[in-house]
Amino acid sequence: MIKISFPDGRVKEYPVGVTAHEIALSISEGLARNILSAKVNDQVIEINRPIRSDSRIQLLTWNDKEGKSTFWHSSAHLMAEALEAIYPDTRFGIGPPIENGFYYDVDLGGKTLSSNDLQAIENKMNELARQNNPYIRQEISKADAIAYFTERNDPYKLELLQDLEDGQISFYSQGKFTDLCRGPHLPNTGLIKAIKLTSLAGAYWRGDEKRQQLTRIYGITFPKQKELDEYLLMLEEARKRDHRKLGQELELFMFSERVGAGLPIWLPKGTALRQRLEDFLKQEQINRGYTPVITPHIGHKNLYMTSGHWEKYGADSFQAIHTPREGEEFLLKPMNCPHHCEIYGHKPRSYKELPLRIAEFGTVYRYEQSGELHGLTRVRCFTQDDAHIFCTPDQVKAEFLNVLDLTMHVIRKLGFEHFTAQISLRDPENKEKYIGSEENWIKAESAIIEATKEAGLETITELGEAAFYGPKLDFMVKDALGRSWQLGTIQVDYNLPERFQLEYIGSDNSKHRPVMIHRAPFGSMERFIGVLTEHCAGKFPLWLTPEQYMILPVSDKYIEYARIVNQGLRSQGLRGDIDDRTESIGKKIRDNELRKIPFMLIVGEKEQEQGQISVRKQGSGDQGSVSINDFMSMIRQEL
RNA sequence: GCCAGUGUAGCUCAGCUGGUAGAGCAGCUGAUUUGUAAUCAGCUGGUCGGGGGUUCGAAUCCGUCCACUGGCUCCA
Repeated sequence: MIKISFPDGRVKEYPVGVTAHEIALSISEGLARNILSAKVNDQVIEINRPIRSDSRIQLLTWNDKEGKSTFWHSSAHLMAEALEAIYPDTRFGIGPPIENGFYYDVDLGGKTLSSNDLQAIENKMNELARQNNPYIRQEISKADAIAYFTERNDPYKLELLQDLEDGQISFYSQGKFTDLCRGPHLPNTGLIKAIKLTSLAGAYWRGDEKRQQLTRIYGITFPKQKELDEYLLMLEEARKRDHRKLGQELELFMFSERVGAGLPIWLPKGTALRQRLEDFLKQEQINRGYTPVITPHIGHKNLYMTSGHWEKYGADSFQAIHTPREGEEFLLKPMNCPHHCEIYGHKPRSYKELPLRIAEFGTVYRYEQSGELHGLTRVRCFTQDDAHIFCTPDQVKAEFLNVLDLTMHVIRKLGFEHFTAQISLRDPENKEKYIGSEENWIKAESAIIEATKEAGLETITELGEAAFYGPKLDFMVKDALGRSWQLGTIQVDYNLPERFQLEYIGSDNSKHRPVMIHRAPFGSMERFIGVLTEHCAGKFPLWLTPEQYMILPVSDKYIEYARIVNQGLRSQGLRGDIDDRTESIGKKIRDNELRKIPFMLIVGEKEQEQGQISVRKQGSGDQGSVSINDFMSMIRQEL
C-alpha cells in the first residue's frame, strides 16, 4: 500500500499502482467523471498512469487552470490528427495550450489555409472526437524517436528531439496520430465535445524571424457545447466594446493616414473626457505634494547619450532632427525622465527638499514597428501621466507606499475592482543585459518587494521582465469581461541619478546620490482611455462623460422651455445640451441612446406647466417627472 | 519589420467569371409639431486607398507603395 495525501491534508492508503482515476472514483463517481488530469508531487500526469509511491495528489478538473491546460493540449493533438488526415504532408512544430485554448504551428508544405478551410478541419476534429480514441503514452528511446521522425521527414520534431535527454522522451498516440510530447493528456478524445477553430496566423519556427514561417492555427474546445456558446457570446460582447469601434461611434478620437499611422487625434468629446481624467489626477497629485512642470517635446541627442537611452534604443527610435545651420541633433523625446533629471540638477539640492516630486503629463514619441500599432493601446505618440520622485535611500519605501496608495485610489475610482501587481526583476541568467551596479539592483529589488508586502498587495513576480535600468512594478487590472490589462507602472531607478550625477547635501553636510522613482498610475492616457472604454462599454462614469444630459423637447413648441432648463442645469455645473432637431421624440430618444447619453430629459406640455423635467436614465428607462432641484439631488451622489 | 487578409459615399455594406458604380443610415430641402429606441417625400454625395502596368475597355486582372485587421517578433 502507498499513502496518498490530499490538498486538504487528509491521507488515505491505496494499493501500489493506483491511478488518479481510481482515487477519484473512491471519492465520488461525479468526480471520477470530471477529472481531466492529476497533479502528483508537482507533476501533472494523466489519470490512468499508475502511482507507485507515497505521493501528494491534487485531482484536476475543468475548474483548475492545469485541468484546462490538459484538455486544450489534448485538443491540439486532436487538431493535428485532423490536419494529418486532411493534409497528409503536414509537418508539425509545437502545439501547446494557451490562456484561452490552444494552437498548433504546422508546415503545410507550401499550402496556405484560408478561414474557409477551418470549418473542414473542425468537422474532421468532431468526427475524430466522436471515435472516443484513447490517448496512449509510450516511453521511447531517443534513437527510436529520431528514427521515427527521420522516416516521417519532420525536421521540426527532430530539432526538438536534439534538446531532449534519452530516457525522458515520450510519444502520445490517439487514433492514427502520434506525436512527440511530454504530456499529460486526457484519457480519450470523447471528452472534447465542443470545438471552435478561431484564427489563423503566421508564426516563425521557435519565434525566430530568420527561420521558417509556419502556419499557426488557434482553437478552443470545451467539455460542453453550452460553454462554447457562452465563450463565443463573450467574444461577441468584446467586439461590441472594442474601443476602436466605440471611439469612432462616440467621436472620441480618430486616425488619419495623412497625419500618420499610430498618431491618435483627439476629437472634442475625447478631449473633454481626457482632460477631465487629467484634472482628476492633477488635483490628486497636488494633494499629495507633487509639483507640476512642463518640458519640451524634443531634447538634444546628448541628453539621451547621458541617460543611456541613445545607446539602448537609438537605432530603434524615430531618427534625429537636424538643425539646418549648426548641424545639431535633436530627438523626439521618448521619455520624460531625462528632462526631469535636468530640473532636479539645475540647482544644488538639500535633503530638506526631498522627496521632490516632479509631475508632468508628458507627451512622448516612440517608434513602434508598423505591424504593432493597434487603436489607442499601441501608438507612436502618447501622453504619460508621468512623475519622478527624487528621494533619499531611506525614503524609498515610504514613497513607494505613497505611490501604491495613489495608484490603487485612482484605479478604484475609475471602477476597476480587480487588480494585481506584477513585480518585474532581473533575469538572473543574463545580468549583463542591464545597466547599473549589482549593489544598486539588490537595493532596488528589495525595496519593491518590501513595500508591496507592507501594502498587502496581491503580487506575482516575473524574472527577466525588469526595465534595463531598474526593477519595476506593473499594475494589471481586470476589466468587466475578465480580461487583464497592464496599466500603471512604478519603477525604482538608481541608474539615472548616477548618469546625471544628481546630488543632494545631507544633514551631515556631505554629498549624496538621490534615488529616483518613475511612476504613472494610468500609464498612458491613450491606453488607459482605450481600456476604460472597453471596461465600461462606452458608458463612462457620470463625472467623466463628455455629455451628461440631453434635453429633448417633445416638439419645437417647447424649445424655449428647454433653454431655461438647460441654463439651470449648466449653472449647477452639469454638461449637456438640447436636441432641438425637428424630429419625433422616439427618434431623438433612439439617437441619444446610441450616443450613450446618461440622462435624457424630456420636456413637453406637462413639464412646462409644472416646471419639471421627465427623466429617462440610461439603462433603466423612464424615471418619471421631477423638478430640476430634485434631479440635481438625484444625481449628485454619482458626481 | 515579417506572414496572411482587407481597403467601394461621413458610417455599415452590395457590386458573379473585366463593359467606367448601388442600398440603408447620416447630411441637405420640404411637409409633419410629434410623449420614452427609427414620420414621410425629394435631393446631394464616390478620380472604387495612392500612383503604375496589362487590355479596345479595370472597382474587378498583375506588380508596387500606403493604411487597417489578425498573428509573429518588439515594447524605455
